[in-house]
Amino acid sequence: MAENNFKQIEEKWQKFWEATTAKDDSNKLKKYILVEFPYPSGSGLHVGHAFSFTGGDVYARYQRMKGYEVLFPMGWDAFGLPTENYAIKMKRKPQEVTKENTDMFRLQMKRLAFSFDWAREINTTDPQYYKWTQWIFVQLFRRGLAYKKEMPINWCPSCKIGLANEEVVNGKCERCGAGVSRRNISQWIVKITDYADKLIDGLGETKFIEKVKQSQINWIGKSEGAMVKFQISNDKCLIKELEVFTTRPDTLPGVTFMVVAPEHRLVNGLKDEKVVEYIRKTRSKSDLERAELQKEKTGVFSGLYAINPINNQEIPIWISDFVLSSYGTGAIMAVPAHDDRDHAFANKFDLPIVPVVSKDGWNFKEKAYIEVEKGEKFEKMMKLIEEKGIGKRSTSYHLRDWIFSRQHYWGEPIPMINCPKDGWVPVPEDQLPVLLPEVKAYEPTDDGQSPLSKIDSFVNCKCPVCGGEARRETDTMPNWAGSDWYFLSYVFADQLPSFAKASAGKRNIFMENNERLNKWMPVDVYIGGDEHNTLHLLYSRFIYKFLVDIGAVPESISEPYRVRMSHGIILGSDNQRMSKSKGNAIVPEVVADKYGVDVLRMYLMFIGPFDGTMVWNENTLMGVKRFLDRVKNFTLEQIKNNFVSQDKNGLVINQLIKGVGEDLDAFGFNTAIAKLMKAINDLKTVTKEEMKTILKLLAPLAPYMAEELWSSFAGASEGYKSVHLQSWPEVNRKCLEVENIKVPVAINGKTRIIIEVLRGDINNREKILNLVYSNEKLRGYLSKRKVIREIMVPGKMVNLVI
RNA sequence: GCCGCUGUGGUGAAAUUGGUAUACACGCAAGACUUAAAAUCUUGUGGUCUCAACAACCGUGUGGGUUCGAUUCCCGCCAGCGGCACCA
Repeated sequence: MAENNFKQIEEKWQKFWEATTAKDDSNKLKKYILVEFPYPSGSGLHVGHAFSFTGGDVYARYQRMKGYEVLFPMGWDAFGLPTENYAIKMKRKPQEVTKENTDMFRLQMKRLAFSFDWAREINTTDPQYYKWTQWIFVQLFRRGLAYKKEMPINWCPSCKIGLANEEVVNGKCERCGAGVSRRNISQWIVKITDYADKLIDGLGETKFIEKVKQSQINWIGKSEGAMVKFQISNDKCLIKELEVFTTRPDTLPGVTFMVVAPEHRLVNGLKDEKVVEYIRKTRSKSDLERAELQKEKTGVFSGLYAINPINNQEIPIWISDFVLSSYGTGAIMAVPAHDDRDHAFANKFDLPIVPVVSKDGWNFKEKAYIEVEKGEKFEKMMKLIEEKGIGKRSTSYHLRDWIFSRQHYWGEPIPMINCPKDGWVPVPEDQLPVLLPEVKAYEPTDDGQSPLSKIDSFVNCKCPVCGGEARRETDTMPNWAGSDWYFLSYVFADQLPSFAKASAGKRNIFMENNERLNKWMPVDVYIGGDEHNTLHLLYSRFIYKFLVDIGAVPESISEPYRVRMSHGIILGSDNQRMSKSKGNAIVPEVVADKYGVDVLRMYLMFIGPFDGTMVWNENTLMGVKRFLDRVKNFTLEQIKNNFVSQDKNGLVINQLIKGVGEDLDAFGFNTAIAKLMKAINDLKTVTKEEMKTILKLLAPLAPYMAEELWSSFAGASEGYKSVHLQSWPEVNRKCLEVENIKVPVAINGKTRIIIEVLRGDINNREKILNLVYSNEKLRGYLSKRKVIREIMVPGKMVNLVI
């Protein structure tokens, strides 16, 4: 191998290697290893992709060598704004752009030797695929989990388009930077809140790390409390009672006023000029403005009063935007003595503060007294409330229902039809998919409607129920829709074409593949970024659980992912997030051109712990390059010497097999590489079998070099068997047993000397202590002091207390 | 404010059912090879003291605690990172 011919070598083996595909009928134990599929952007594979995919690939190759039938698939999450925007700008079809991008990604991935199962490649923008994304939506609708509702959305007045929450950055439009306001638009909503408890409980069945579990639990934000009814004392008011949610019913005696959100229905019909003005102002405020003004409370007295049901006192009802219309009932009972926000409000508007409990010397004018423990008092009051019939136990969640409508072109059309007679009717399953029509312009319209609304041939249709004239829904689905079930699609990707035909439309691809789903699900390891720990993970778990509930996927597997692995991020050499505009981005292709794919892969794995935040450093990369060069030279030297070895390497080699295996099992790629480096530093000569072992251990990490070196001595010309098809080496336990065991001897816990003890003597206390006390050096320490205690951990250490 | 995480050499980092702290790599220094440089190889490299070696002492953010023994466990504090946040 000459210095710069790694490219030929890479091409040679790429051609030689057979495509790896998981066999459904294999007798081996399965392992489903999933990496989050990428959005195929126009700029190609970036370092973040290369990093996480390499980790997945090393792990997948390792598991294959260990004898598992490994499913390691790849696909494209290709719907989305960047492609749409690019298409608008360049006046091209998003379909074509997507095709180009995915072709580029696939090529780059193949070059980086990612052993993806290309026979199972999927693409969310493929009608064969999104037919089932739409099918799932229809099932949600049929079971009452999807409904249309007028909801305030983020509105960009400059782009004249509705934005998803994730498209709003710091209250500003992601595209143009204009401030985002609110606007009411009728939208499809999915009732994910119905699954809140299931989504919390299901976490118990997974092996997600605490961080992920906690963030999901926090996101769902379950709190236990009570709904309490307050009678309104003004007889002219149309509404007779005001219901509030509270987690602290025990503070009910301290309620001195109430507050409702400006959107609360109570305020309808209020005529007072100041009230009308306040409502007008706050309703037009954006979330950003509301958040910015968060320190200073604003509000207005409604003129209405309520009766505190526990002590019959009359208390005023205020209106303020610090109360959210979207949580609880949109109204609160205010306990200024024991809640910071209520306290601030009371101080600002000079409302009374009445303590329920107190602490010696507490100044209630200055600060609310928050009692963390509620336990007994809570239960006592709860009982009283229920007896008096003024309220009941209740649970509230931070999780909101999922706004499922987007007014964009490049997404899955929502398969619904609006009939003047029958209302909203789903497109029958055998007529799916609703194809995305080809249009001339993808620009959003002035009124915030999807560009699809301008295509009459798409919009006008017949009602599936009555056959009359009807209009098709023109909103498309959010980006999350396609990724909600993609992990299932890989299992039966080969079936997508045959299920695409309308004639097959009555059949359900999930149910007909239950056997295969049973074999492959759940995903054993799901590798992805922390940014998807809440939304994507929650949405896809929800959809999966829904599919279980409707009997589409086997109920024996209740959670889709067993283990979630976070991959870290790689910062530019300036310690900043890589980005093209900052000029600090590293392009994997360029690095591969310069140093070769193996160096790139190994460097990415060596740079730090797999879930860490790392900084790109070309110097460290040179260390990896040197190592691979050393491996090459070492191997060639051993071949030249005909593998004549006088050295006894049994211990080193077997420790290496054990160590590398344990590290790879735990995604400890950096330490696995360190162990390989140490072995190559320590070993002088090896036998042929030992050399083979080393190359097998190296194969998942540096597939090209391992193969090239393997082929240079290990293979016959005919019937050559790739190093990647070899079995992972077994540890020979006997070789790990050493004759002399090194035992550190410490005085008062500080190591002073190391003695060597025969294996058979590790439990022989007398003999070891003899060894210790006869040690010349130790005598010096002990000459003037008295040992009062001797502690011996067999084979581990000896500690003398003086 | 709440939740989660992290803190170890000049740098990236190892080591946690409590048992030799700093593996591996970078960088640096010295040497070999070379006319020279690059590359490569060898050796050294936590701090203090010392010409140097030996020895000694100190040392895993910080202050305590438990223990024969703590980077690891417990309590308090400090700093940083990530997420959520007027959620009643």
